[in-house]
Amino acid sequence: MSTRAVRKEEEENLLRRADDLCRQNNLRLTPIRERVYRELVQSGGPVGAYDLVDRLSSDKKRLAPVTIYRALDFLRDAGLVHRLATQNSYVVSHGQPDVNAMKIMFVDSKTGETIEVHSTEVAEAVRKAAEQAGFKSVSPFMEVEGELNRQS
Amino acid sequence: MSTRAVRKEEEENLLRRADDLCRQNNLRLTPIRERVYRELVQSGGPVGAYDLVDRLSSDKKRLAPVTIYRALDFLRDAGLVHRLATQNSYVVSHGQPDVNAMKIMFVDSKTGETIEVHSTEVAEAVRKAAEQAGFKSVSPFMEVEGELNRQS
DNA sequence: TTATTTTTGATACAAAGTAGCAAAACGAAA
DNA sequence: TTTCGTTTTGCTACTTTGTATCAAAAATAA
Ligand SMILES: [Zn+2]
Ligand SMILES: [Zn+2]
Ligand SMILES: [Zn+2]
Ligand SMILES: [Zn+2]
Repeated sequence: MSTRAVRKEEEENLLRRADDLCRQNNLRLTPIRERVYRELVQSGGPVGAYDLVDRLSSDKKRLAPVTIYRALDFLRDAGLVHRLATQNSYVVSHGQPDVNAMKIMFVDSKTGETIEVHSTEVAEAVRKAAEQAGFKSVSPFMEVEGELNRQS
Repeated sequence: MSTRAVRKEEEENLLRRADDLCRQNNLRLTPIRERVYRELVQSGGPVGAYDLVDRLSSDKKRLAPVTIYRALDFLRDAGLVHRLATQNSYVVSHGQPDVNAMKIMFVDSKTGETIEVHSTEVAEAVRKAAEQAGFKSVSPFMEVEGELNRQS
Protein backbone atom coordinates (compact mmCIF):
# COMPACT_ATOMS: atom_id res chain seq x y z
CA MET A 1 0.00 0.00 0.00
CA SER A 2 1.36 3.41 -0.95
CA THR A 3 2.15 5.92 1.75
CA ARG A 4 -0.32 8.16 -0.04
CA ALA A 5 -3.04 5.57 0.48
CA VAL A 6 -2.01 5.12 4.09
CA ARG A 7 -2.42 8.80 4.72
CA LYS A 8 -5.78 8.84 3.03
CA GLU A 9 -6.88 6.03 5.31
CA GLU A 10 -5.67 7.90 8.39
CA GLU A 11 -7.63 10.91 7.28
CA GLU A 12 -10.77 8.86 6.99
CA ASN A 13 -10.15 7.36 10.41
CA LEU A 14 -9.90 10.79 11.96
CA LEU A 15 -13.05 11.96 10.23
CA ARG A 16 -14.95 8.88 11.33
CA ARG A 17 -13.77 9.24 14.91
CA ALA A 18 -14.73 12.90 14.96
CA ASP A 19 -18.14 11.94 13.68
CA ASP A 20 -18.53 9.29 16.38
CA LEU A 21 -17.34 11.61 19.12
CA CYS A 22 -19.85 14.25 18.15
CA ARG A 23 -22.70 11.79 17.85
CA GLN A 24 -21.95 10.35 21.28
CA ASN A 25 -21.88 13.78 22.89
CA ASN A 26 -24.83 15.28 21.07
CA LEU A 27 -22.60 17.73 19.27
CA ARG A 28 -23.46 18.76 15.76
CA LEU A 29 -20.68 18.31 13.27
CA THR A 30 -22.28 20.61 10.72
CA PRO A 31 -21.01 20.96 7.14
CA ILE A 32 -18.68 23.94 7.73
CA ARG A 33 -17.37 22.44 10.94
CA GLU A 34 -16.59 19.24 9.12
CA ARG A 35 -15.04 21.09 6.20
CA VAL A 36 -12.76 23.01 8.58
CA TYR A 37 -11.79 19.83 10.38
CA ARG A 38 -11.21 18.00 7.10
CA GLU A 39 -9.02 20.81 5.82
CA LEU A 40 -6.92 20.68 8.97
CA VAL A 41 -6.63 16.91 8.74
CA GLN A 42 -5.63 17.00 5.09
CA SER A 43 -3.07 19.73 5.62
CA GLY A 44 -1.23 17.47 8.04
CA GLY A 45 -0.07 20.39 10.16
CA PRO A 46 -0.98 23.71 11.72
CA VAL A 47 -2.98 26.14 9.61
CA GLY A 48 -3.87 29.77 10.33
CA ALA A 49 -7.48 30.88 10.56
CA TYR A 50 -7.22 33.21 7.57
CA ASP A 51 -5.55 30.45 5.59
CA LEU A 52 -8.62 28.35 6.28
CA VAL A 53 -10.80 31.22 5.12
CA ASP A 54 -8.95 31.23 1.81
CA ARG A 55 -8.89 27.49 1.37
CA LEU A 56 -12.56 27.02 2.10
CA SER A 57 -13.73 29.98 0.07
CA SER A 58 -14.67 29.62 -3.57
CA ASP A 59 -14.84 32.36 -6.15
CA LYS A 60 -18.58 32.48 -5.74
CA LYS A 61 -18.70 32.34 -1.98
CA ARG A 62 -16.21 34.09 0.28
CA LEU A 63 -16.47 32.92 3.89
CA ALA A 64 -16.29 35.49 6.66
CA PRO A 65 -13.48 35.05 9.17
CA VAL A 66 -15.96 34.77 11.99
CA THR A 67 -17.44 31.69 10.36
CA ILE A 68 -14.10 29.95 10.54
CA TYR A 69 -13.44 31.12 14.07
CA ARG A 70 -16.77 29.75 15.18
CA ALA A 71 -16.08 26.40 13.61
CA LEU A 72 -12.64 26.35 15.21
CA ASP A 73 -14.14 27.20 18.58
CA PHE A 74 -16.52 24.31 18.26
CA LEU A 75 -13.77 21.90 17.27
CA ARG A 76 -11.56 23.06 20.12
CA ASP A 77 -14.36 22.70 22.65
CA ALA A 78 -14.91 19.19 21.33
CA GLY A 79 -11.20 18.45 21.85
CA LEU A 80 -10.66 17.74 18.17
CA VAL A 81 -8.40 20.69 17.48
CA HIS A 82 -5.72 22.56 19.38
CA ARG A 83 -4.79 26.19 19.06
CA LEU A 84 -1.08 26.89 18.86
CA ALA A 85 -0.85 30.22 20.61
CA THR A 86 2.77 30.83 19.68
CA GLN A 87 2.00 30.30 15.99
CA ASN A 88 -1.47 31.76 15.71
CA SER A 89 -2.56 28.55 14.12
CA TYR A 90 -4.70 25.49 14.60
CA VAL A 91 -3.91 21.82 14.39
CA VAL A 92 -5.80 18.55 14.75
CA SER A 93 -5.42 16.66 17.97
CA HIS A 94 -4.08 13.18 17.45
CA GLY A 95 -4.20 10.21 19.76
CA GLN A 96 -6.91 9.01 22.10
CA PRO A 97 -7.36 11.46 24.89
CA ASP A 98 -5.52 9.75 27.71
CA VAL A 99 -6.84 11.49 30.78
CA ASN A 100 -3.67 11.07 32.80
CA ALA A 101 -1.25 12.18 30.13
CA MET A 102 0.03 15.62 29.26
CA LYS A 103 -0.49 16.34 25.57
CA ILE A 104 2.64 18.09 24.44
CA MET A 105 2.69 19.78 21.09
CA PHE A 106 6.28 20.19 20.02
CA VAL A 107 6.65 22.97 17.48
CA ASP A 108 9.71 23.24 15.28
CA SER A 109 11.00 26.79 15.58
CA LYS A 110 12.16 26.85 11.98
CA THR A 111 9.36 25.27 9.99
CA GLY A 112 6.40 25.36 12.35
CA GLU A 113 6.03 21.62 11.93
CA THR A 114 4.40 19.98 14.95
CA ILE A 115 4.46 16.60 16.63
CA GLU A 116 2.13 15.67 19.46
CA VAL A 117 3.37 13.42 22.24
CA HIS A 118 1.44 12.22 25.27
CA SER A 119 3.40 11.72 28.46
CA THR A 120 2.28 10.74 31.92
CA GLU A 121 5.75 11.52 33.29
CA VAL A 122 5.52 15.12 32.17
CA ALA A 123 1.96 15.30 33.45
CA GLU A 124 3.10 14.12 36.87
CA ALA A 125 6.07 16.47 37.03
CA VAL A 126 3.96 19.44 35.95
CA ARG A 127 1.30 18.53 38.48
CA LYS A 128 3.94 18.66 41.23
CA ALA A 129 5.25 21.99 40.01
CA ALA A 130 1.70 23.32 39.85
CA GLU A 131 1.15 22.36 43.45
CA GLN A 132 4.23 24.35 44.40
CA ALA A 133 2.83 27.32 42.52
CA GLY A 134 -0.50 27.05 44.31
CA PHE A 135 -2.42 25.75 41.32
CA LYS A 136 -5.01 23.07 41.96
CA SER A 137 -5.43 21.96 38.37
CA VAL A 138 -3.70 22.49 35.10
CA SER A 139 -4.57 22.16 31.45
CA PRO A 140 -3.62 18.78 29.96
CA PHE A 141 -2.21 20.53 26.95
CA MET A 142 1.00 22.43 26.41
CA GLU A 143 3.09 23.77 23.61
CA VAL A 144 6.86 23.61 23.53
CA GLU A 145 9.09 25.10 20.90
CA GLY A 146 12.23 23.29 19.85
CA GLU A 147 14.36 22.09 17.00
CA LEU A 148 13.44 19.04 15.03
CA ASN A 149 16.19 16.64 14.00
CA ARG A 150 16.60 17.38 10.34
CA GLN A 151 16.86 13.95 8.76
CA SER A 152 17.59 14.65 5.11
CA MET B 1 9.12 46.38 57.31
CA SER B 2 5.87 46.87 55.42
CA THR B 3 4.99 44.54 52.59
CA ARG B 4 4.86 47.63 50.44
CA ALA B 5 8.47 48.38 51.28
CA VAL B 6 9.42 44.78 50.66
CA ARG B 7 7.95 44.94 47.20
CA LYS B 8 9.71 48.18 46.49
CA GLU B 9 12.97 46.55 47.47
CA GLU B 10 12.29 43.57 45.21
CA GLU B 11 11.62 45.94 42.36
CA GLU B 12 14.94 47.63 42.90
CA ASN B 13 16.70 44.29 43.06
CA LEU B 14 15.25 43.31 39.71
CA LEU B 15 16.22 46.60 38.16
CA ARG B 16 19.75 46.33 39.48
CA ARG B 17 20.11 42.76 38.26
CA ALA B 18 18.81 43.71 34.83
CA ASP B 19 21.33 46.50 34.73
CA ASP B 20 24.15 44.16 35.70
CA LEU B 21 23.10 41.53 33.19
CA CYS B 22 23.10 44.04 30.37
CA ARG B 23 26.41 45.52 31.36
CA GLN B 24 28.02 42.09 31.52
CA ASN B 25 26.73 41.14 28.09
CA ASN B 26 27.36 44.44 26.37
CA LEU B 27 23.66 45.05 25.96
CA ARG B 28 22.31 48.55 26.13
CA LEU B 29 19.53 49.07 28.62
CA THR B 30 18.45 52.36 27.11
CA PRO B 31 15.93 54.68 28.80
CA ILE B 32 12.89 53.39 27.01
CA ARG B 33 13.91 49.76 27.48
CA GLU B 34 14.38 50.39 31.16
CA ARG B 35 11.06 52.20 31.41
CA VAL B 36 9.28 49.26 29.80
CA TYR B 37 11.02 46.81 32.09
CA ARG B 38 10.30 48.95 35.14
CA GLU B 39 6.64 49.20 34.23
CA LEU B 40 6.42 45.42 33.92
CA VAL B 41 8.20 44.97 37.24
CA GLN B 42 5.96 47.43 39.03
CA SER B 43 2.78 45.96 37.60
CA GLY B 44 3.67 42.64 39.23
CA GLY B 45 2.04 40.64 36.46
CA PRO B 46 1.49 40.27 32.73
CA VAL B 47 0.77 43.43 30.75
CA GLY B 48 -0.28 43.81 27.14
CA ALA B 49 1.86 45.74 24.67
CA TYR B 50 -0.78 48.37 24.03
CA ASP B 51 -1.32 48.73 27.76
CA LEU B 52 2.36 49.57 28.00
CA VAL B 53 1.93 52.10 25.22
CA ASP B 54 -0.76 53.82 27.27
CA ARG B 55 1.07 53.65 30.54
CA LEU B 56 4.32 55.00 29.17
CA SER B 57 2.74 57.70 27.07
CA SER B 58 2.17 61.18 28.42
CA ASP B 59 -0.26 63.74 27.14
CA LYS B 60 2.56 65.49 25.36
CA LYS B 61 4.24 62.44 23.91
CA ARG B 62 2.38 59.43 22.60
CA LEU B 63 4.68 56.45 22.02
CA ALA B 64 4.26 54.41 18.87
CA PRO B 65 3.43 50.73 19.38
CA VAL B 66 6.52 49.70 17.47
CA THR B 67 8.65 51.47 20.06
CA ILE B 68 7.21 49.27 22.79
CA TYR B 69 7.49 46.14 20.68
CA ARG B 70 11.13 46.85 20.02
CA ALA B 71 11.84 47.34 23.69
CA LEU B 72 9.98 44.13 24.48
CA ASP B 73 11.95 42.28 21.84
CA PHE B 74 15.17 43.48 23.39
CA LEU B 75 14.08 42.48 26.87
CA ARG B 76 12.95 39.07 25.68
CA ASP B 77 16.21 38.46 23.85
CA ALA B 78 18.01 39.38 27.04
CA GLY B 79 15.92 36.85 28.94
CA LEU B 80 14.45 39.49 31.20
CA VAL B 81 10.90 39.21 29.95
CA HIS B 82 8.67 36.43 28.70
CA ARG B 83 5.85 36.66 26.24
CA LEU B 84 2.68 34.85 27.25
CA ALA B 85 1.39 33.71 23.89
CA THR B 86 -1.96 32.56 25.22
CA GLN B 87 -2.59 35.96 26.82
CA ASN B 88 -0.98 38.28 24.31
CA SER B 89 0.96 39.79 27.15
CA TYR B 90 4.40 40.19 28.61
CA VAL B 91 5.75 39.46 32.04
CA VAL B 92 9.08 39.77 33.84
CA SER B 93 11.14 36.63 34.27
CA HIS B 94 11.87 35.88 37.88
CA GLY B 95 14.56 33.69 39.36
CA GLN B 96 18.13 33.14 38.31
CA PRO B 97 18.22 31.42 34.97
CA ASP B 98 18.99 27.86 36.01
CA VAL B 99 20.21 26.32 32.80
CA ASN B 100 18.97 22.84 33.64
CA ALA B 101 15.51 23.83 34.77
CA MET B 102 12.31 24.27 32.82
CA LYS B 103 10.81 27.68 33.48
CA ILE B 104 7.10 27.08 33.75
CA MET B 105 4.77 30.02 33.71
CA PHE B 106 1.48 28.97 35.26
CA VAL B 107 -1.34 31.21 34.13
CA ASP B 108 -4.61 31.36 36.02
CA SER B 109 -7.40 30.86 33.49
CA LYS B 110 -9.73 33.19 35.34
CA THR B 111 -7.61 36.17 36.31
CA GLY B 112 -4.56 35.89 34.10
CA GLU B 113 -2.39 35.95 37.20
CA THR B 114 0.92 34.16 36.68
CA ILE B 115 3.42 32.33 38.83
CA GLU B 116 6.78 31.17 37.53
CA VAL B 117 8.26 27.91 38.78
CA HIS B 118 11.54 26.35 37.77
CA SER B 119 11.70 22.56 37.69
CA THR B 120 14.47 20.21 36.67
CA GLU B 121 12.06 17.27 36.90
CA VAL B 122 9.77 18.78 34.29
CA ALA B 123 12.79 19.70 32.19
CA GLU B 124 14.00 16.13 32.25
CA ALA B 125 10.59 14.63 31.45
CA VAL B 126 10.04 17.07 28.60
CA ARG B 127 13.50 16.36 27.24
CA LYS B 128 12.64 12.64 27.12
CA ALA B 129 9.33 13.32 25.41
CA ALA B 130 11.10 15.58 22.93
CA GLU B 131 13.52 12.81 22.08
CA GLN B 132 10.55 10.57 21.29
CA ALA B 133 9.16 13.26 19.04
CA GLY B 134 12.46 13.61 17.21
CA PHE B 135 13.36 16.96 18.69
CA LYS B 136 16.99 17.53 19.58
CA SER B 137 16.45 20.57 21.75
CA VAL B 138 13.58 22.40 23.32
CA SER B 139 12.91 25.83 24.70
CA PRO B 140 13.50 26.11 28.44
CA PHE B 141 10.28 28.02 28.79
CA MET B 142 6.68 26.92 28.73
CA GLU B 143 3.28 28.23 29.60
CA VAL B 144 0.60 26.19 31.29
CA GLU B 145 -2.93 27.31 32.02
CA GLY B 146 -4.64 26.20 35.18
CA GLU B 147 -6.68 27.21 38.17
CA LEU B 148 -5.11 28.96 41.08
CA ASN B 149 -6.18 28.02 44.59
CA ARG B 150 -8.40 30.88 45.56
CA GLN B 151 -7.32 31.73 49.07
CA SER B 152 -9.86 34.26 50.28
C1' DT C 1 36.47 64.89 13.81
C1' DT C 2 34.45 61.71 10.71
C1' DA C 3 32.55 57.43 9.66
C1' DT C 4 29.77 53.44 11.05
C1' DT C 5 26.47 51.14 13.69
C1' DT C 6 22.58 51.10 16.64
C1' DT C 7 18.53 52.98 18.26
C1' DT C 8 14.40 55.77 18.02
C1' DG C 9 10.43 58.35 15.75
C1' DA C 10 6.61 58.59 12.62
C1' DT C 11 3.43 56.87 9.40
C1' DA C 12 1.18 53.56 7.44
C1' DC C 13 -0.05 48.91 7.07
C1' DA C 14 -0.94 43.82 7.87
C1' DA C 15 -2.68 40.04 10.51
C1' DA C 16 -5.62 38.04 13.97
C1' DG C 17 -9.81 37.97 16.26
C1' DT C 18 -14.66 39.83 17.85
C1' DA C 19 -19.45 42.36 18.38
C1' DG C 20 -24.04 42.71 16.94
C1' DC C 21 -27.90 41.60 14.67
C1' DA C 22 -30.84 39.42 11.22
C1' DA C 23 -31.78 35.25 8.43
C1' DA C 24 -31.79 30.45 8.11
C1' DA C 25 -31.74 25.82 9.73
C1' DC C 26 -32.75 22.65 13.19
C1' DG C 27 -35.26 20.04 16.87
C1' DA C 28 -38.83 19.27 19.95
C1' DA C 29 -43.65 19.79 20.98
C1' DA C 30 -48.30 20.20 20.03
C1' DT D 1 -47.57 19.06 9.96
C1' DT D 2 -47.47 23.29 12.00
C1' DT D 3 -45.64 25.92 15.73
C1' DC D 4 -42.15 27.65 18.50
C1' DG D 5 -37.87 28.09 20.82
C1' DT D 6 -32.90 27.14 20.13
C1' DT D 7 -28.81 26.80 17.60
C1' DT D 8 -26.22 27.94 13.73
C1' DT D 9 -24.88 30.80 9.86
C1' DG D 10 -24.23 35.19 7.05
C1' DC D 11 -23.00 39.74 6.89
C1' DT D 12 -20.97 44.15 8.07
C1' DA D 13 -18.21 46.52 10.55
C1' DC D 14 -14.92 46.89 14.13
C1' DT D 15 -11.10 46.06 17.67
C1' DT D 16 -6.76 44.32 19.03
C1' DT D 17 -2.18 42.87 18.13
C1' DG D 18 1.88 43.19 15.68
C1' DT D 19 5.12 44.87 11.33
C1' DA D 20 7.33 47.23 7.27
C1' DT D 21 9.68 51.23 5.84
C1' DC D 22 12.43 54.88 5.92
C1' DA D 23 14.33 59.02 7.95
C1' DA D 24 16.29 61.31 12.14
C1' DA D 25 18.95 60.92 16.16
C1' DA D 26 22.17 58.98 19.19
C1' DA D 27 25.89 56.19 20.43
C1' DT D 28 30.30 53.86 19.28
C1' DA D 29 34.39 53.35 16.69
C1' DA D 30 38.13 55.03 13.84
ZN1 LIG E 1 -15.90 27.67 23.12
ZN1 LIG F 1 -4.22 16.64 21.45
ZN1 LIG G 1 14.76 39.54 18.94
ZN1 LIG H 1 11.68 33.13 33.38
